[in-house]
Amino acid sequence: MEVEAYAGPDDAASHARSGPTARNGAMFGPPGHAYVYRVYGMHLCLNVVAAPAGTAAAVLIRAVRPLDGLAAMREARLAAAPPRVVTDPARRADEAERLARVPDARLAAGPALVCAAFGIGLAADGLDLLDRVGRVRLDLPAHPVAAGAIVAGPRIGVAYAGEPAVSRAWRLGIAGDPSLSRAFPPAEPARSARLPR
DNA sequence: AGTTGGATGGTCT
DNA sequence: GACCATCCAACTG
Repeated sequence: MEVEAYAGPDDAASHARSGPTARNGAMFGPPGHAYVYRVYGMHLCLNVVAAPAGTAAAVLIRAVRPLDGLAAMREARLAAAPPRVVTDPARRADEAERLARVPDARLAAGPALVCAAFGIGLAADGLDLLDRVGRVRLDLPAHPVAAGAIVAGPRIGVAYAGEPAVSRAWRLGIAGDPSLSRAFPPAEPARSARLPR
């Protein structure tokens, strides 16, 4: 599991930085609802709105460790491939073969892969994730994650936002999780450890 | 192990 | 018209 926090107008890396628009509207809606957006013209990302309606904050779901429904996830990944791949039988077969080699733990190891593996589309934008009978929903974990098992680091892909947004350690993950989108940078070494001998 | 470039199109300046 | 909260294959070393 891996997430990133995005705030409101005071966070230059946040989609909410310039106020509400057609795209980010859900971010200004009620908490616990989904904010789904398209990036790079082809991928989708899922957020959980995390601030009262009228204000903006959200948590980007960057990676998930698959526990069940692995076959359904592989099917959803294939269905989420670009149209020309899904349509063309040869390319589709190639993609299915490639997906068969993807380890279970890597099926949702990235923000766009989360949407692909769970079959989440733009239709999910604004949905109430706390609705117990919703098609996409959040549940409480079977075992809570110990605070000591959580690692933090800078957010990915927000260099354009400049400081202080770039350096905020608002990317959180479970240490040692095989499903992280990528490794966390090593913790800053203690000052004494960097002194010359 | 790390870097580079292509795919691809909505969104905002 | 430039810019992306990305992913993957193809390179370099």
